Amino acid sequence: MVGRSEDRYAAGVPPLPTDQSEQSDRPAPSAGRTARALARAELTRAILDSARHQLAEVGPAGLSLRAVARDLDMASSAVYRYFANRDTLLTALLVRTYDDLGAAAEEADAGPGVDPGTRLVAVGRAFRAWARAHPHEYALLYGSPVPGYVAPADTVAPATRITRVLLDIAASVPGAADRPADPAAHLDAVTAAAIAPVATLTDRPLAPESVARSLHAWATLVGAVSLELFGHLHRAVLDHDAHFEHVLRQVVTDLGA
Amino acid sequence: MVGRSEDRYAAGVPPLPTDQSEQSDRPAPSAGRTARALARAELTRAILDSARHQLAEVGPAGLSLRAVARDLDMASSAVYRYFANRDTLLTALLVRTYDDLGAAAEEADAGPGVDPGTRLVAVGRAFRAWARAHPHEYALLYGSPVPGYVAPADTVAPATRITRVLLDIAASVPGAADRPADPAAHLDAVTAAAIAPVATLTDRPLAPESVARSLHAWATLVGAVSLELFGHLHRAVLDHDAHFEHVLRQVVTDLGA
DNA sequence: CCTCGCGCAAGAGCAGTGCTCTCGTCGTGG
DNA sequence: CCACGACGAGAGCACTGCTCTTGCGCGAGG
Repeated sequence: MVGRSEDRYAAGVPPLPTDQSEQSDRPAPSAGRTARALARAELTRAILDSARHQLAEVGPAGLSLRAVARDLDMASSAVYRYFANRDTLLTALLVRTYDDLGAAAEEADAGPGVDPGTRLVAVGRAFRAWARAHPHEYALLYGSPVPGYVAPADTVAPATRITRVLLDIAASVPGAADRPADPAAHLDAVTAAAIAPVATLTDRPLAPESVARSLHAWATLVGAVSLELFGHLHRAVLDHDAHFEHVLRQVVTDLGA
Repeated sequence: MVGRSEDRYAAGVPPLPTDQSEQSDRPAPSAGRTARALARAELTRAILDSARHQLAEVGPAGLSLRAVARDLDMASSAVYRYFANRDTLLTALLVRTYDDLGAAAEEADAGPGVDPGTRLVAVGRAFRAWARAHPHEYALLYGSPVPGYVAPADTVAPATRITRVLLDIAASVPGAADRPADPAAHLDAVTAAAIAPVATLTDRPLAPESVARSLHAWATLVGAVSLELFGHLHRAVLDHDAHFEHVLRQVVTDLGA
């Protein structure tokens, strides 16, 4: 009578195929260990998908391993065969989400040959559109860090995809590789050194001044979207579309594009 | 034998005064209802203080009513006599924190009569300094919203204190009340209308173009601090002080100050 | 062809959470 | 002086992440 809540969901319910129709014969006794490995990969993916859906609904803090297990009609303990802890699952989710956003940004970028300002506007819009379409995912990426969780190195590469897009655009601005003509615009050595590693994200030559402009643009975009999505402009700004378009125009001007 | 974890902390432990020495005679039978009300106010404050400390240590998501109760040597259920919900406690914390930050910003602002650029730099530095000194509180204010929690109207006024400081500074820029001389810099009607309510935060006259500049500056500051504090520039930027100073310079330029 | 072993899922259980309800106490106002 | 109301404590519910043990089923080795 104890622990009834555990199997309540498996009571009179038929197997309920997760997405594909084959599930009761999932271990498919066809090619031995290969099939097992396949099944494992599939279930891993199914868990990730379910977690993704749950994340989109209740946010990172409400992500529950047990709910994922219920969703997939398995015991909560079985999930741990695939993800050692909640953090591991979170990392996989993080990588997937960064990649998702990075892909959206890359797709929105028209690429070299197009006016940098136009490119930046397109990517900025795509960034905001993605964030608005996936607010909880955005919060996962750019909101408060999960307490006690430190993102492993695996997440760095996907996380920098969108930054790289911005840097590429900045690099396509004429003269981005050279120091600005105006000596007053020169960066001091300390600041230049501080942001130097950022330039390695792109292959194209980029003067520190341009790197700084990119970071400035990036910070503004993140700030604007965060303020909007996290409700800080909720009562103050009426038309967020119009406001963001204006921010974009300013960002383009700042980038010198 | 069940529920032992509840009273474990009150076992052989002496009353342990919270901070002041008087505690066992807290109800102080002196002036009737006044004393009771006083004691109640004191305990409410003590709970808030404890929650504040816990917040600073484990972050908003890890804030636990039971831990607060343990800290104050009372039963967890007793806390509910003072705060109906975790959300109620969160709201009180939010108001207190917004006020804390707002006060820091106001204190950093040299006020009218000083060059707007200098004021903006000072407030920007104060904002970042406060955020770095209270990272979890910053996350509470400007990080992911707590799922299921919607900030009540009480939090709006404290939340806008720092915005008001920025608007005041923008209003002190010469010509901030007038439309810019350059017609190309004129805001279109839609954008102007979108941000119009923001201008009501300050008493000083402010052209929509200046309001937009303020919002732009605010977004950049929040973005820069969020990126730094939430670890997104962790591996990319070496000297965050230098980088932020550069951002500040750009923000000042953008404000036209 | 049978049996062993390994991978896996399931269940129970632990410690913790927010929150509710009940009960005993204690001080105060009628 | 007594009843009422505020209050603290404790038990309990439903939930969480995570661990440990048990048992099942499949493929491979003898």
